[in-house]
This record gives sequence, C-alpha cells and structure tokens, in this order.
Amino acid sequence: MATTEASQGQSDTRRDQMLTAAAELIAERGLARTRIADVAARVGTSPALVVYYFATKDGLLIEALRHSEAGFYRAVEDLLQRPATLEERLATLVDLTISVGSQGEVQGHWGLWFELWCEAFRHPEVARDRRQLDEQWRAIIRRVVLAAVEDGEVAAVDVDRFALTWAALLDGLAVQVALEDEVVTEQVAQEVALTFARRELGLR
Amino acid sequence: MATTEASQGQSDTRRDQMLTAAAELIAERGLARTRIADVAARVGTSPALVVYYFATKDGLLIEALRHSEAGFYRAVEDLLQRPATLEERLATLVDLTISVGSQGEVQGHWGLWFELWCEAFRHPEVARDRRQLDEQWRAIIRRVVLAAVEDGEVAAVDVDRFALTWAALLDGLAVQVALEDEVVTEQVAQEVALTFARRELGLR
DNA sequence: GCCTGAGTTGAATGGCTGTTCAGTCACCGC
DNA sequence: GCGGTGACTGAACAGCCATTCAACTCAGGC
Repeated sequence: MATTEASQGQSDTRRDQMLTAAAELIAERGLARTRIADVAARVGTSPALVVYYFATKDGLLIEALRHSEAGFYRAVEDLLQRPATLEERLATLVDLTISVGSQGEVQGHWGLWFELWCEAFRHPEVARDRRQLDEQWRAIIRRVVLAAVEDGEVAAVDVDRFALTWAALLDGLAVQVALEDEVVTEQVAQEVALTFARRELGLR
Repeated sequence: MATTEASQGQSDTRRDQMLTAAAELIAERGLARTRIADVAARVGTSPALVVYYFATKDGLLIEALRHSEAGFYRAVEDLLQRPATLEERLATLVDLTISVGSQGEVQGHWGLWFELWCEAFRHPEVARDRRQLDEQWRAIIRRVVLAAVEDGEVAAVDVDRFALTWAALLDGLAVQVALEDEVVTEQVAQEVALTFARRELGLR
C-alpha cells in the first residue's frame, strides 16, 4: 500500500513529509498539542516510524520549525529574483510578512513564529537558529535597499539601521495582524509599514 | 503550619499566591511545562488544593497570564502618575518595554508575552484579552503624548497613529532584545525607539 | 537462493500528571 | 459542647503518549 507510490528514494521523501506534516500541525494546534501519533496519521504511517526517523519528539518538532522557516526564506529570495522597482519590492516584503493569505508553504505561518519565539526564549540552540533567521531577513531588506541605492533610485541611507528598524516594525505590526487586532488591521499595517519605509528612504 | 500565618481572609491570598507562582513558572519553563504540582509545591501545598481553587489547569494558567499582565499595566500607570517631561516619560515607557531588568513583578516578563501570543493565536477568548491589554498600552502612549500636546510641549500630531506605530515598533524591538539578538541589543533598541519617537513628535 | 540491512508495523510498557474522592482539621455561630 | 462548613490533604485513579521491542517484508548484493 504505502510502498506503491513512487518506488525508490523514498526515505528522504518520508522525512520531508513528516517535517511538513509536523509544521502544519504545530501551526494548527501548537507545539505542545502536537503528538507523534498526529504526525504519523497525517503522513499515513505508524508512530513508531516517526520515532525511527527522528529519535525523539522534541527533535522532530524543532527540526520542523527550522525546516518550515527556512523554506519561507527560500521562497522570499525566489520572489526577489524577478526585476522590480524598489517600491514594488518593499510592497512584496510587507505582503509576505503581514498578509494572512500570501504566505508560502504552511498556512498559519505566524503560529509557527510564536512557537519559535517561545522555544527560543528558553532554549539557547533554538535561540541561535532564530537569530540566524532574523539576520537573514534583515539581509534581504538590506540587499533590496542597496540595489536601489546603486541604481540611483534613492539616495544613500544608513542601510543597516533601516533594516533593523523596519524589520522590528514589521514584526510588531505582523503580531497585531496575526492576532486580529481591531485597530491594526491588515490594511492599516501595510500602510504604516510602507509609509515608514518611503519616508525613511526618501521616496516620493 | 499553613494556617498560622495570618489567620483570616486567607483564601484570597491563596489565590493570589497561586496565580503569582503560576506566572513565575510559566515565565521560567513555559505554559506547557508548568504542572499543577509545581504550582502547589511553590506555594507549599498539595496539588489538590490548587484544583480546589481553580477547577481546571487551563483555567489557572490562563488566569495567571491575565493576572500578571494586568499587574504590569497597573505598575506602568503608577509610574506615570509622577510629574515628568514628555522625554522622560517616553524613556520610562521604552525602559519598561525593553529593559530586561526593570520589569515589575515577575521576572522574565517577555516569556509570558510569548506564551500569551501563542495561546491567543488559537483561543479566541485569550485573543480578546490580549487585544484589550494592547489597547490599554496604546491608550497609555496616547495619554502621555496628549498631555504634552496640551502643555504645549510639542505640536499637535496624529496621536492615534503615533501610538499604533510606536507600540508596534516597541514590540518588535523588545522581541529581539528578549531573544538576545546580537545586533539589536538593549541599547540599540532603546536608541532606535527614542529616536523614532522624537522625530515623529518633533522633539529637539 | 541466501543474507543483510533498511523500512515498517502492532502491540506492549511505563511514566507522568490532571483530576477525583473520602476523609481530617479547625474554626464559628448557636 | 455541637453541628456544620470551608480549607486542606494523601492516596488512588485513569488517560494519555512517548518510547521500546520483537517481528515481518522486501530489495539488492553476492
């Protein structure tokens, strides 16, 4: 039954399936309420096989978080390959961060971030991962701005500082949107984030 | 033994003790790893008594989150009673949000917020609580700025928008600081937050 | 044709922990 | 003094789940 699907090279697929399933489940129910049996059920196997691949439950869950976030950034990098104006790129970044709909891969992306922050607050190794992910995000912002500066699209600015500040602002806004704040709706957040960026970069 | 302490009116004290203990434990180990037995041990009683006061574990933990955050805001309001310049008040707000040391009541305050966000993401009633807390925070910011406007300390500004934006920025920065980002240190975050506020309010 | 090793499973095992219960204790109004 | 009530407890109970284990299947190499 299970073996019929695609014959060979299955083991890598299995791991990935499990990681993806785990990430989905974490986003849906939270880390604490995600059981090995759930993951197994979602990929259509037995709990024992999950343990066979990831010796321990914690191992699986942590790796699932990593896997999912890393995938997110890969998607972002891809999106930024295509030619676009600074303004368009900024809008894309805002959208990816804040919009509930347009998030790649896993639904309920922000549920994962919240869980990641919780874990990172207590586990140094997770914290290290998170720092690296965030640095990656700021690097993306820097690259976008720098490209525009080199093209003469905008005047030179303190790119590091802009990236740091804007990333923080985006995080804060996204939290509100993800938690369905009544004042900070998706549109408001988008507008605030873009206005800030435009002013800071001297656009318009 | 237990009854010798202060004779009457104990039951309310008990509840508070338990809520405080629970909040501490959540901050230390996280919601998921906080057991009824731990809370009982910390206040020096039996698990059964904890259940006696809070019928269910979830009830206790959620209430503990509420209790602790509400206490935080009470402390903030108190601090703002004393006379001070706008600049000083802003610095106080930044400090309360970002500084690891100066947080009232419970240590590891941000651990609580992360857990609260996680819960709020899935449980609508917790989400409602959180929205209310955040609105309270923005109201504080608005009040501080409005007072300064009325005193002629600064020119009129869009207070609502400032509060919303600055609150988001503070959240984002605080997350980084709480998770010990290498770039966004406590000093950097403070400086970024204050610079933004000064510029936005036309100070200096 | 056999053997090895990886993939897979169903069925235990065993620990942890929320919750229940039956009962103790001490105070208080009468 | 007595009955009752509310605070409190220790000892079960019961369910849940991660993890283990012994076994089975099946390629692929030799």
